Amino acid sequence: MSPDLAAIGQRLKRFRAERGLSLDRVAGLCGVSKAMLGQIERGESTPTVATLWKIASGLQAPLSRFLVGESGVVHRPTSPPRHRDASGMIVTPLFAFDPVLGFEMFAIELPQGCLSESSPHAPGVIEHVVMLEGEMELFVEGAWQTLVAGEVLRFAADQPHGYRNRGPAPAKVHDLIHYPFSA
Amino acid sequence: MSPDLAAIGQRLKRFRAERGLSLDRVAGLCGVSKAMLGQIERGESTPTVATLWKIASGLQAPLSRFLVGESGVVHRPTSPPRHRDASGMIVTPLFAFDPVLGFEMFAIELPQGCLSESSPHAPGVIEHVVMLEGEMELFVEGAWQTLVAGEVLRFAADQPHGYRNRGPAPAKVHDLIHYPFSA
DNA sequence: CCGCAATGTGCGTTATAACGCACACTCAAT
DNA sequence: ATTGAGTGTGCGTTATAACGCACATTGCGG
Repeated sequence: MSPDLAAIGQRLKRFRAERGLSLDRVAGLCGVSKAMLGQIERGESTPTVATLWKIASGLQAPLSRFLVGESGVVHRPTSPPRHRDASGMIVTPLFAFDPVLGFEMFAIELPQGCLSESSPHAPGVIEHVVMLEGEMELFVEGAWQTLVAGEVLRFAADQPHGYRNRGPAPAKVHDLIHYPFSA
Repeated sequence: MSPDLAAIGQRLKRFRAERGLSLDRVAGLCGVSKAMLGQIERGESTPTVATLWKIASGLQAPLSRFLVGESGVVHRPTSPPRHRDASGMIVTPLFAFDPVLGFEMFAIELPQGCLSESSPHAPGVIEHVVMLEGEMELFVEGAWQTLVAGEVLRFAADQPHGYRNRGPAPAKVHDLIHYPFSA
């Protein structure tokens, strides 16, 4: 979950290298001292948003260019915690929450007979469920809906909702939780 | 173009007010002193990316919530829905692109021997691959990486990348494509 | 009216982001 | 060799981000 702040320097360095710019040149373009730019690239300093903004706008690049986390690294979520809650639901994080992207993603397995009630999330939160294996019922907006493998469902999660599996086999789903820009 | 930095504080203040949180409470949630939070809200200080990250992460909110307004969320990058392309890759849309959410999601199946090269997307686009069945190799940042079922990979898609399946069985993956805000 | 707990702000201190400048260190061309 | 322009890094100083604590204010129950 830790944002790997050194990576923003690496991305800046790479960005600069790709278009053959010197630190001096970049300093002139964006109004940040070349010593500072050097320190940022080496991870010896984490910039303020003000200076990062000067850098991004001076280089005419989106901010996300330097902020995005864990690019190009294969992640193996099996070793990190497969968490099991009281209802027996097994939750495995696939992509941890990233403030830049605004969502997180889990793999969820519901054993037979499992029932999991979920209290409302923050306003505007939207869940996306992708059914992978088995069969599941989802309580949303006052009604139970049945999903089978291959089906998907998007729903507002800022209200009471729940999952249950009354089928004969364990159910596997992916759950993507999106946290909104505006409430 | 350059949104005033004072707006960061205003958005934070509004965010906090909307869910009735005190400075003290937020300080406990995200590990930033309440004095600092107060100064940021009043525009007396512009945070470093490290602290802004702590704030956003602690509040389970995307960074863009504090960095940009809700403006400029226009993106229509999807090609017309096709099911099977030249390489034999079978693409099934799961969630269509939504400007509010900023992403779309596909289920992709690669038959044995399938090779699909992808030209760079727009700057800042990020792909998230979740391996479901079989085995796949992904070309990213100049190298091929192997993924097996259960593994995930996040990478910057604004550069050349590609998929291939040299395994004995068809490969199934989910692909989530995230389109960033443009600065 | 009186605690009293909670909230936000002011203040002194520390940590560090950011600057300007000078110091190696390359390569080219003299 | 020897300049010289262009590169990145180290250093001392200044500006300010960030902290911890104490203070003033509000709101509420006794």
